[in-house]
Amino acid sequence: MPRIIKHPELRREELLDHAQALFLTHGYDKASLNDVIAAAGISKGAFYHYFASKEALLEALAERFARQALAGVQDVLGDPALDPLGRLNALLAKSRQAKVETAAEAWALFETMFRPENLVLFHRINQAASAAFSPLLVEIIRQGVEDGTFRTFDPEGVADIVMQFGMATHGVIAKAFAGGSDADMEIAIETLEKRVRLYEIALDRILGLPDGSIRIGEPGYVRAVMTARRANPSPSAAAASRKSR
Amino acid sequence: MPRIIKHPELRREELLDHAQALFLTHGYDKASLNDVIAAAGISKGAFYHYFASKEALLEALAERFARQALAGVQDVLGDPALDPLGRLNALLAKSRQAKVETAAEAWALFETMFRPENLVLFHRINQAASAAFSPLLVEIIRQGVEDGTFRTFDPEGVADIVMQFGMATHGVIAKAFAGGSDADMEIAIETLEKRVRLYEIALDRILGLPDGSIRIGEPGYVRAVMTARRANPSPSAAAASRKSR
DNA sequence: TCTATTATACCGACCGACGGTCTATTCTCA
DNA sequence: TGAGAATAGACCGTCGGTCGGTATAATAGA
Repeated sequence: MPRIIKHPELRREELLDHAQALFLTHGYDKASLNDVIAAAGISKGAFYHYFASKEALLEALAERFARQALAGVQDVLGDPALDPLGRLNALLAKSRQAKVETAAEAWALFETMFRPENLVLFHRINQAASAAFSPLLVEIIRQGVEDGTFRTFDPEGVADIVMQFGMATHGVIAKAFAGGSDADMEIAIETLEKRVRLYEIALDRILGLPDGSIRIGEPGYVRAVMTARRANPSPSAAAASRKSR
Repeated sequence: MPRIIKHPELRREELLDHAQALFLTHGYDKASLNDVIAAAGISKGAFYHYFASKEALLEALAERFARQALAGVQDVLGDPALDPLGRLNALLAKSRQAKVETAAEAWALFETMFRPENLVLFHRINQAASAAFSPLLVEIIRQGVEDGTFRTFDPEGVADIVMQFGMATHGVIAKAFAGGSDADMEIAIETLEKRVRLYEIALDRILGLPDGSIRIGEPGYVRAVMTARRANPSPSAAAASRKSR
C-alpha cells in the first residue's frame, strides 16, 4: 500500500466524514474500525494517530455535530432586536428549519438517524447538543423572567423540558418509519402534528404565557418534513452537498 | 466439569440474576458473555440453549424489570374508589415509593443504574417499562378527560410527557453521583427537589388542573431518597432480599 | 417393568472478527 | 541531517457466536 500523506486536519475531517457515513448507515456498533479505515483508505496506525479509540471517534463526531448546530443559531442570539419570547421562538424556528432542510437534502441521513441501532450515536449527539444549547436556553429564559415575560422559578428545569420536547419527537418519528406503509405514515404525521401543538401549549403554560405564544412549527410543517422524501426523491442534492466539502 | 441439570425455569432465572448483577456493576458492553456464564457456572452451549444472543438476554432482563414494575401498580388500577386524578397521583406515588425502597434496600443497584456505561441497559429497561405503562396512563387520562377532571386534546401525548418527566430525573441524579462530594450532593438534592415541583406544576397546567393538584413527591422526599445510603449503610437488607428468591 | 427412542439440557473446543498495540518505515521541515 | 510527525500492517487478547457431541429425562412399545 502506497503511503499517502495529507494535511492532518484534512485527514481528521475525512475520517470523521467516513465514520459518520458508516455509523449512520450501519450503526455505531456494527460499523467496525476496519470498515472506517478501509473507507478512508488509511491504516490502523494512522487511525490511532488521530484518535485514541473508537469511542473517541464517536465523541469527536458528536462534538462536530453540536458545533455545527450551534453555529446555525449564533445570529439569533446576537440579535438585539429580539425580546426573550421572540428569541425563544426564533431558536425553535431555527431548529425546525434545520430539520426541514436536513429532511429535504439528505432524507437517507434523516431516516437512518432514527433507526434503533443508532441509539448510541443518537444519544451522544443529543448529549453534546444539549450541553451546548442548555446554557443558551437558560440565559434566554432567565432574561425573560427578569423582564417579566416569563414566570417560572426554575429556568434550568424549563430549559431541560424544552430540549426534552425537542428530542421526544424522535420516538414518534421512529414509529413512523417503523410502520412503512402510507397509512402508517399518515397516522404518524397526524400524531406528530398533534404532539407539536401539545408541546406548544405545555410550554406556554409552564412559562406562564397566554396559550399560543410559543410557536414550534406552523400547522402543516410536520407534513412538510415527512413528505420531503417524495417531493425530492433525487439523490443529486445529497451527492452535491457531499462533494462540496 | 460435572454436568448439573436444573429445572429450566430456575436456570433461566439464575442466568438473568447473574446477568443483572454483572450488567449493573460493569455495564452491558463491558460485561462479557464469558463473565456471565462463569458467574452462573454453566457452559457456552447451555447459555445459547436459553438465549439466542447476548442481546436477547438484555431484552429478557428488561422485560423482567418491566413485569415486576407493572405488578407493583395493579392494585391502584383496580381500585374503584379512585377518580382519575386520584388514580394518577396514586400511580405517581407508587413509583415514588418504589424508588425510595430501591434506594434504601439496594443503594448500590440504584447508583450503578445511573452510571453512563449503563446507558444501553437503562434505555432498554425504560423502553420496556414505557411500553407497559403507557397504555395505563393513557386510559387514566382518557377517563379524566371524559369526566371533565382533565382538559387536553392529546391523552397519548400527555402520557408520554408524564413518563418523560419520570425519566428526566435520571440526568439530575446522574449529576449528583458524578460530583461525589457532600456539597455536590446537597446542590443536587436541592436541584432535584426544585425540579420535582416544576414537573408537578407543569403537569397541573398541561392537564388544565389548578396548581397543586398533582403530587409527585412530598417536600423532602428527594432528600429521603438521596440520603437513604447513609441512613441504611448495612448491606443486610439487600442480602436478605437476595436470599429470599 | 424393561428397554429403545426421542427430546432436552448441557459441555467446551473452536471460529472469525473485533478493538487495540507495537515496531518499523517514510516523509517533512527546521 | 536529525527529530518527530505520519503512516503501514503484522500481531494480540478477547469478544460474541457456532458446532459436534454427550449425558440425562421423558416417552412409548413390548
